[in-house]
Amino acid sequence: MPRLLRPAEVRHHDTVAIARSLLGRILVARDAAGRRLARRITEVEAYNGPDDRACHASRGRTKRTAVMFEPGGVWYVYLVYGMHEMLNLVTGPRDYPAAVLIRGVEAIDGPGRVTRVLGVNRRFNAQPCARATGLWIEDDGFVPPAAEVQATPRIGIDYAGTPWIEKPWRFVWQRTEA
DNA sequence: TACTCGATCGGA
DNA sequence: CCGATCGAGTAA
Repeated sequence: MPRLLRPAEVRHHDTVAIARSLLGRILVARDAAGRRLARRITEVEAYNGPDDRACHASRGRTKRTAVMFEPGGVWYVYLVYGMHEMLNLVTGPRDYPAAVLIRGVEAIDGPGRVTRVLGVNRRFNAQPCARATGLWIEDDGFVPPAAEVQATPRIGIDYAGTPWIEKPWRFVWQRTEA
């Protein structure tokens, strides 16, 4: 029986470590018919606190970023380019604005595709990562081998400037042939 | 109230 | 390479 990801596990300051640890965990949603959609997380990015210029909340607290100041364990879902919903898990203690962007799950690369396939949109924004919400994360004990995990700079954040643009805070898990 | 542009994607 | 598509953020 897999256990749920508990909010307390993502309420410390090390967003980068949390991002890395989400690889291999199972993102679960329910479709319109109530069926379970579950896939392991394969790609994530950390957006780490008020100093990280790639983090939306580094410009301060606004209507959109307010949710990132909440205690970790809630979803941050927003729209980019007028058409793609981005799914993030808020991390850190209250008032430490940080989150992990879920960029890929098994057989689905790209944050916009992840949300489309799983039926995620802004109605999940600020909702807890919990079964009752209809969108949650499970941990069945599986951990990707370190050799299969890569760290790279984050995608699409050229505006952030140095040093943020080069931080290796994107993590990709790719299974190697058995 | 008028801009600008984005944590992207799919099709030329 | 380019267009789609829209709302947050900022300037005014």
